[in-house]
Order: sequence, then structure tokens, then C-alpha cells
Amino acid sequence: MKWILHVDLDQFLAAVEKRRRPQLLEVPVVVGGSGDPTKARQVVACASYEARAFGVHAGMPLRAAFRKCPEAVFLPSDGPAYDEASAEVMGILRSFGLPVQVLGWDEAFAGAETADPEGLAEDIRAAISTRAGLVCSVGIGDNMLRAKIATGFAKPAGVYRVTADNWSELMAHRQTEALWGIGKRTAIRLQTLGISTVDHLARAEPALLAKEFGPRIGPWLGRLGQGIGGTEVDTTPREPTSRSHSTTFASDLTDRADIDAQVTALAQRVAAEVGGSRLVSRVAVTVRTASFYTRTKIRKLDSPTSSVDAIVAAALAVLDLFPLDRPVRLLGVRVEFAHQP
DNA sequence: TCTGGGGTCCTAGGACCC
DNA sequence: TCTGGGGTCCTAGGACCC
Repeated sequence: MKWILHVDLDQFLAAVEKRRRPQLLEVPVVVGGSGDPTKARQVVACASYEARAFGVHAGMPLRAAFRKCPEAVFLPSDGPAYDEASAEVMGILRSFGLPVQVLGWDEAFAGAETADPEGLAEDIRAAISTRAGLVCSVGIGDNMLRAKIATGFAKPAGVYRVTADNWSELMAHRQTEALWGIGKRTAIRLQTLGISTVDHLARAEPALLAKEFGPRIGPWLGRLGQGIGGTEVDTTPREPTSRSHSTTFASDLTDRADIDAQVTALAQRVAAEVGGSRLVSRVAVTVRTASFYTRTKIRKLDSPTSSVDAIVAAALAVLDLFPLDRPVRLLGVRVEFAHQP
């Protein structure tokens, strides 16, 4: 029997920090921003389970987390360390000889032909625990959607199976937002159609969904409700389609020279990271004003380039398309890569 | 809760050409 | 002066996810 396993590391960022600082093992840990919980405009990237018990969660401002749990240890986000730990875990997963599709730092699908998916899942959990010192949960499904949903029931540190047999029992009564791919906005739009639960969505008329959400997304939403998803684990390494950096400033920028300098710095950083490896076809600039009004403008380059100077010049030209008559909270620069021949 | 940073994908609609 | 239909390129913006 063919199965999909969804392997997801528990409290990943906090776990990597605990792994290298064993004295933090049973301590509430909050990772995010510069690690200074008194500073504004920074949010929690990951809260350890101990911190979650105090009501701290990802996305919460660090200062709010500090109010809820002042005894927590606050640590800055250390991207390179998480990159390395992620690669280590994916390597262990691949060592099982299964097709692996990486979804992010801390999760991946694996395909498996086995009569005992739970046994395999426990073997994977044991290998990642002993070889990497990290705890994960594994969702088992008859497709990728159900495997991903199953992980939610598996956490923490467990294994759970979701298939066509128990889909309705587990999901039918839940809000549509519980589905992977339906966020707040879509949930609200569905509600205006009288669709609030997964069961309603599963029974909805595809034509109605297509009319509201378009010919592709509409029917796809209906399938989500029924628990239908892909079954082919895609192992081809994904070429990135874009690269970006953005900064939220501790205090808003009002001086045009400062704004130019920051966009230049962001563009230089992005261009340097791209190096000569890819040709850039489009350059985008994002401006968020003090009121949180956020707009992105993008322009195609006359010809694809990897020149730092050309990318910086393009970013400044796109910046010039904005009125820039309000204090600026955030600036971002993104480049999109030309399709490879 | 005064609201991060890095990504991907989809759709609408205008401009332009035949 | 008013009138087609189709195709492609481009930008804006929405939405979602980790």
C-alpha cells in the first residue's frame, strides 16, 4: 500500500536552541527578532512548548510575549543555524531511501510503499531523535493533504493516520480554516456563501465555488473539503523564483536620503546573494507606511542581468514610482529570476 | 497584538497588436 | 463615428504558508 508521510519538527527553532544549550531544556524559550523583548516591531518566530503554556505563540509581538512570560529566555533568530539543522534532518530522512519533498525548514513529505506506515513513522522519529537530537511528529495519509492534516493530530512527538476512512469523523465539523490552504480571508468569503464547516465545503456545488473563486481555485476548495489531495511526492529540487530582503525600521523614515540609502543597501544585499548564479528579470520594491499601508511596485528590466549596479539602479527607479509623502515603516527589495533556458 | 521576514501561486484587468 | 474577437505581455494585488 502506498502512503504519504508528513514529517514535521516540533517547535523547530526553539528545539535547535535547546539542543545547543542543554540548560534550556525545560525552560520557556522564545525565539524572534534580535532577542530583545523590550524592543518594539519584533515578533515571535517560535515559542517552545513551555512558553506556549503561558499563551505565547508565533506572530505575537515580542513585548507581548515578555508580558505573558517574563521568565522566558528570549533569543535572536539564527537563520544559518536553522538552515544547517534542517539540512541535517532532511539528510536523515533521505537516508531511508524514500522520495522526499521538502516544504520548508522544518517539514517534508516522504512517499512510502509499506504495510506498516506507523512502524516506518516511528523509525523515522527515532532516527531523527538519536541522530539529530530533535523531536518530530509524523502524519500519515493516503494523500499529501491528509498527511499534512494528520500531523496536527500527531503533535507533539506522535504519529497519526488520516485517510478517507476517518476524514469525515475528524474534519467534517471543523471550520474551513482548519484546512491546509484556507486562511482567514477565504474562510470569510466561504461563510458569505453559507459555507462554514468542512462538511459544508465538501458538499458545496462546484459551480457555485467556481463562480465565487474562479475556475481553478473554486473546484480545488471543494476537493480540500473532501480531503482530496496530491499523491505524487515531487523530489525535483525547486529552483527559487525570487529572492528578497525587507526591513522594518525601529522608527519610521521620513528623510528621502535615508530611504534611498536603505533601498540601495537592500538591493545590494539581494544582488550579492544572487551572485552571478541567476539572471534577474524583474525588480520589485515594497513600501509600508506608518499607517501600515503596504504597496509593491515591480518593473521588468530591459534585459535580464546579474549586475549589482543594474539591480540597485532598477530598485531606485522603482522606488521613484512611489509618492513617498508619508513616514516609511518598512522597505523591501525583491528580485525575480529569468526563466532558465 | 501597534502588527517580522521570506517565500509561492493565482487572478484581474489594462495595453497593445492582429 | 462606431464597431468584432483573440492572443500576449505586463503590473497590481490578493491569499496562503512556514
